[in-house]
Amino acid sequence: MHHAFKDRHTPLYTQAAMLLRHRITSGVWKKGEQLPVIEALMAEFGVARTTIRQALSLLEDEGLIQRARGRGTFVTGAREKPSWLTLDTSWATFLRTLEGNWSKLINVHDEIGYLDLEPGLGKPAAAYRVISRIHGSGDNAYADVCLRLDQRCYELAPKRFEAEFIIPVMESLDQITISSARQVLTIGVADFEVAERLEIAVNAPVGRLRRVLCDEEGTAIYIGDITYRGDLVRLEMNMNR
Amino acid sequence: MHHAFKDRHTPLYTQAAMLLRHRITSGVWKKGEQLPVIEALMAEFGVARTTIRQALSLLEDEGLIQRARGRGTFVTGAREKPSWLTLDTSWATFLRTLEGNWSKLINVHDEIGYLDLEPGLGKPAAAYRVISRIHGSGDNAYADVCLRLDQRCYELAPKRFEAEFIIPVMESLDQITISSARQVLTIGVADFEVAERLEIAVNAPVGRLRRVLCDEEGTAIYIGDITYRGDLVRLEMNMNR
DNA sequence: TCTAATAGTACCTATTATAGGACTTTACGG
DNA sequence: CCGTAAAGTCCTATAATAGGTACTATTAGA
Repeated sequence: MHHAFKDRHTPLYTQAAMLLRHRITSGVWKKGEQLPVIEALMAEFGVARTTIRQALSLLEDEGLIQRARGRGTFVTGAREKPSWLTLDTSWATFLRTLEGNWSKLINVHDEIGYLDLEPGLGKPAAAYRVISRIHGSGDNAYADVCLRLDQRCYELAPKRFEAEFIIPVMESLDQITISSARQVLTIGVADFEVAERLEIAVNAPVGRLRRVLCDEEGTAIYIGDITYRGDLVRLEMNMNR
Repeated sequence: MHHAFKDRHTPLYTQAAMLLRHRITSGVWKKGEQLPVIEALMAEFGVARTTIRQALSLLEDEGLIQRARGRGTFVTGAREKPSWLTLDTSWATFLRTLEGNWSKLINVHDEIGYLDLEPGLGKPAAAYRVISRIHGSGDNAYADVCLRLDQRCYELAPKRFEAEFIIPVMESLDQITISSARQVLTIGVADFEVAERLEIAVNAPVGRLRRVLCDEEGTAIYIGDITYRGDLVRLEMNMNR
């Protein structure tokens, strides 16, 4: 039994597949190269033929390998990943990356007395308009969005705020001044609701971004909670020295 | 029974435990709070009592919850995580957030002919010094780092580069000019190697940051590949409008 | 054609995971 | 003490996992 297979709550064949996958994706075995024969893997991992074959079957289903009776098992390469959707986090380019994307409204309601805002990010407004949406690009939903827009801002252009991307609209309105913009990213997994909305697996890795825009008085006029699909989205950051 | 867990190669109870664990560690359920009763979880997750109880048993073994017959199941936080480690991605504050953290050298070697650099991020240098490290804060390793430092820079202060955080050293050397700094963040899961180094579960969600620092000629004098623990680290970004 | 290499198949046994249902035990408040 | 809330236990049945053994089929090279 290979020392790495220590998780008693995951099947051996799943763990073996993980280790084999890692060796392929990390470059230990190159494309076109033959994997060790089943007998060798059995010996190395200390598991039965069944276990190795099940692991290899998983990898073949993913397109990482191809098995050939009489010849061996060969690395075919990682399945081609769809190209990343890159979202920039600098203000100027961020607005530009929204162009060409679509947005679908899920739900809108009012909220009074929202207090769940971390000190240092801003102070809550008296009332918010809560807008739930999905953002997408092409065929894919890439983000689940729940945002709070200060009711006073919302009332300046309600129809636009429900039909367009929020921040460009805010930018276009003279009565709204965005004085600071901060974001905090955490990394977690998709719960049931997000999984369904973004059409990903429960427990799939996601990025969670809280974005807070404040006016001159330090009032949070926009609080966005955005969940990005880890398999589709990458974030680009300029360090601006 | 219809349930939402899609991974056919991981037991349901393991997947359920993963989701429950995430809800606790991400703050959905606070310390002292009662979890929904078993019947409610059965209904929400679409699984049997046995499956829920097995998932809860895992979490109890980890000290995350305590189960009490007749009363309910409560978040104990006995294995409470240190509060979020916040890393800022703006240059000035980024350097400051490194203070107080520790670094452990894993491996150092030379590399010639590195080409795996995406156009737009910079052009590769002729030779790099590859430094593998773990970064930590207090008792916890929070990042697995594999960085490439242009050999010419490395030779300016080899002992310092192997003992200290790289970027502050680069900043302190007059002969090195950092002209641009870009970062790209993706979200994925920990593979075998990272899991072992950071002492997290294989497949735990992680953030992967590629950071590229270029000199005036556009040569990538530093290429850092940093894997952050999703359960410990959050990244703060200023939008700099 | 033959041999060696290698994966695939078949069959069996044993254990674990999963699921459903019913009943028991414990805790707490009135 | 009683009723309600909630976890714990037990039983049955099916499916999944894992290991072991032996034989078959395919491929490539001499």
